[in-house]
Amino acid sequence: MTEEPEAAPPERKRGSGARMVYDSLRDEILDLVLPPGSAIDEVQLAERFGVSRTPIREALVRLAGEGLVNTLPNRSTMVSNIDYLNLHTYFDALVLMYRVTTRLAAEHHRPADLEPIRAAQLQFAEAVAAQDALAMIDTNAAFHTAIAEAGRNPHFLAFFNRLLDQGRRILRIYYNAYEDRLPQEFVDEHEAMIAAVERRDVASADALAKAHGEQIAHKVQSLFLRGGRLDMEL
Amino acid sequence: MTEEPEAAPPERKRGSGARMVYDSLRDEILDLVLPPGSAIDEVQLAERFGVSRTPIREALVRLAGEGLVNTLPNRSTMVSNIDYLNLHTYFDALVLMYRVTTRLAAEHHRPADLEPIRAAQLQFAEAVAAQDALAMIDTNAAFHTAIAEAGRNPHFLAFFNRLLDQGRRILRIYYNAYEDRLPQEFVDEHEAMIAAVERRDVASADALAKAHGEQIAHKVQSLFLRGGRLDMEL
DNA sequence: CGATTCGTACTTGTCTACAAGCTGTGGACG
DNA sequence: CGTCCACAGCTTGTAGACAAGTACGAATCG
Repeated sequence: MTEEPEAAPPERKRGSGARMVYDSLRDEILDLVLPPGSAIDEVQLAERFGVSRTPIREALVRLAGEGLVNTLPNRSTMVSNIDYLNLHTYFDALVLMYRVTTRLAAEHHRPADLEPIRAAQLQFAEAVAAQDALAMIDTNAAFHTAIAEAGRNPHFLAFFNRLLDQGRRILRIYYNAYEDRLPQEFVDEHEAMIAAVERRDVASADALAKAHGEQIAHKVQSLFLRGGRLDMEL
Repeated sequence: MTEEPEAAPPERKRGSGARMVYDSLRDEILDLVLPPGSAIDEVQLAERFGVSRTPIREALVRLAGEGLVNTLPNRSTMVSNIDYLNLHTYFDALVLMYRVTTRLAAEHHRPADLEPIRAAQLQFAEAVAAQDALAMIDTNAAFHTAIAEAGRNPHFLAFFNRLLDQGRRILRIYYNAYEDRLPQEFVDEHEAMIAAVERRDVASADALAKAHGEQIAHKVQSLFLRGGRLDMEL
């Protein structure tokens, strides 16, 4: 009774172990289930996932390559901290990628590309209507990814997706710390961006994306800056 | 006599194995010693580096994360091919990062930042004077990296460095295939960029970086496009 | 009583062994 | 003669074991 003989029949196929561990860990980090700065123990994870340490290490190496964990040599690896002091550099990059991907979508999209964009926008609107912050974060990222894919530049797409992933952590903290109401205006801005892309209005798409991104950046930054100032006053 | 007892005394320290393999493989890929599309055999590499397959695999996972190798599940991993058909997307990204990093350097640099920039520019000028294409590729990348560091945005810096790495492969092919003379004008353009950064002239820095990047892009693309057209005519 | 040094336990980095999956060849059958 | 299937060899993915390096605590010395 102390151990189940076949508690979880290893129905996972060869080659899926490392990927499964990677996906799970990545989600847990981005969803703050594993908080920034927390230590990661390979043996513990190996037991939890029912695999040996080898796939665990492979997943950790990949996560380290994406900057989601930091590995200290011969010492434990930790979930990466969020650099609140340099948040502005993050938003600089994010806004630029908002602009570039939306511009390129307006230039290069094909009519069929609009379908996934509209589908993502629909889900985003539902999340906002339901005041579901977590779903809003995900569907917003999906919406912009769909636009970036219509822009057809894989380099921008990869970089953008990395930024959006990191933003997932920041936005979770934002909505956890400060129960902001989800603004309906984001939905309208998205609609305007779709319209600009559809009529291939590059200048308008750029301007809308810039305003959209800067608005988000301003909201988040003002909160964290306030928090930072509070910390300084203690 | 069949085997040396201590052919290579393993003087490598614990934790250096994977890093050494990674650095070596990365250099060999970027220097085209391992040509694009060539298969990578883990056992063979393990013998070559005198380590087991584990550090080899770790290095390969990291390289795959950077897109330098492609791993087919349960099958061999290969050195990534260069996507000649979408080169324009690469140069779009590169030119944008030229512009952004130079802009930010003009805005945010501190006087001490100019020293490494000037040092890199000196080495670049020497490489051009010596008509050493390989050194020119490296020193050009170092020059722009120094500028990007003065811009103080780690996200742009990381993305830019990735692009410059990939460009190393493309430029090697360019100069191998087509013995172009190294243009002195690149040196002058660099000098102009340094001057614009130093006097914090953002608009001028942006324009110079844009022209500089587009000139390189045009040269390389015209060659590859010509090559592509030739292939079509066969 | 405090600081330093030694020892012990734990964690990671690497190695070796084994099993699953793919590739290619050979033979049999239509 | 062409096509399909089975087997063999090889490569990768995973497991488990071992060694090195680190951190923490205890004991000893000043």
